[in-house]
Amino acid sequence: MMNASALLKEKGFRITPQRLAVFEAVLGNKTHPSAESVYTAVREKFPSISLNTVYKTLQSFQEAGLLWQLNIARNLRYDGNTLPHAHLCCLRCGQVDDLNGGLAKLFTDLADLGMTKSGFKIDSLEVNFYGSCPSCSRHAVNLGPSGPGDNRLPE
Amino acid sequence: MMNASALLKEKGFRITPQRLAVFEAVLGNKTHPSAESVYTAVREKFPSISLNTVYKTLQSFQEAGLLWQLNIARNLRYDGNTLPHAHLCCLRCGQVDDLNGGLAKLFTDLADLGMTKSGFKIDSLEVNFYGSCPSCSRHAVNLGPSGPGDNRLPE
DNA sequence: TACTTTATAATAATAATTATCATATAGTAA
DNA sequence: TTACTATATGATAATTATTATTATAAAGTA
Ligand SMILES: [Mn+2]
Ligand SMILES: [Mn+2]
Ligand SMILES: [Zn+2]
Ligand SMILES: [Zn+2]
Repeated sequence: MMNASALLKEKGFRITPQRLAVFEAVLGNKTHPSAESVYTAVREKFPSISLNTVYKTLQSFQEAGLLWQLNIARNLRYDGNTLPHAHLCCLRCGQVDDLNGGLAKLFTDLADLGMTKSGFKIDSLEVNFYGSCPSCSRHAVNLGPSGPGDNRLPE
Repeated sequence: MMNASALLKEKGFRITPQRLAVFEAVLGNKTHPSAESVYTAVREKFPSISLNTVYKTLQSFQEAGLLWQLNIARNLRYDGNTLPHAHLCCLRCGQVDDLNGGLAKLFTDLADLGMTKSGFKIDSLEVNFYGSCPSCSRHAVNLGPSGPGDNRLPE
């Protein structure tokens, strides 16, 4: 992982401990945390940070292209991996994983189709799979009735 | 379009004017309306309906597989087309269009990849493109800075 | 028609996110 | 170092979409 301070400075940010902590909390793992999760994680080291600051920091990082803001089941999650890739979102435990491998061409094909078929100018593309992760599949918890496009995450 | 009453009855619903109106409002067009839009549309003919009823009706239709609940830029939109297809979501005017043609295979490929690569059991799959529709592209309104995964819809 | 069940509407509650604004801090230059 | 100015932060309130509660109304049935 790259030097956070240098990267932030390069993007025109002032270097604050809050920003460094949030940066670390998102870029330092692959869990696609929500703002609330980042807040919880950061408070371990920096108990006085406010949730508002977490939200604003994440948003400014997003605008600077440092991270990807994901819309998963109506909540925002954050991803340090800004390369196009799809997500596997478990509706039972809430975990979000990257779907790696062989997708680059699919994304290109999708983007090409989207562009050429319609004249639509694509800024970003999100591909989310909803279902059950291997671990949750085994336990077979019942989530109740579901239909097409049911993207409910557990409480 | 099929007979609404018969279809609802088949799914075990009691036939009420509210349900027929909501059914009509969603299945009768391709605008991917939000609950609020459905509410507005339905009140033309049925002024006493409540927003709560619209929400509950849409949710029960979704659970019955009659429609697809889309997560677009953190809001729920509803789609009478339950076949897998992608969406072009304009961040300037808020319009959501289907991306038709040639996508069936892509979806199959995606689903296969998602399944076999990881053991993840897929219940549903959402593909959303965010950007500017042809009409908005021409007007070139500035939305401010944006980066990867910026899915903000206009106010 | 009378009866039972389910749906509706009014209302309140919830939860995630964003706005406001006074204070604190980072960067910078004397 | 210090003083200065712009920006960031934290406390708090506001907003917005969605869901919960519950008394009343309407649908289905016989
Ligand atoms: Mn990811
Ligand atoms: Mn559609
Ligand atoms: Zn799981
Ligand atoms: Zn548009």
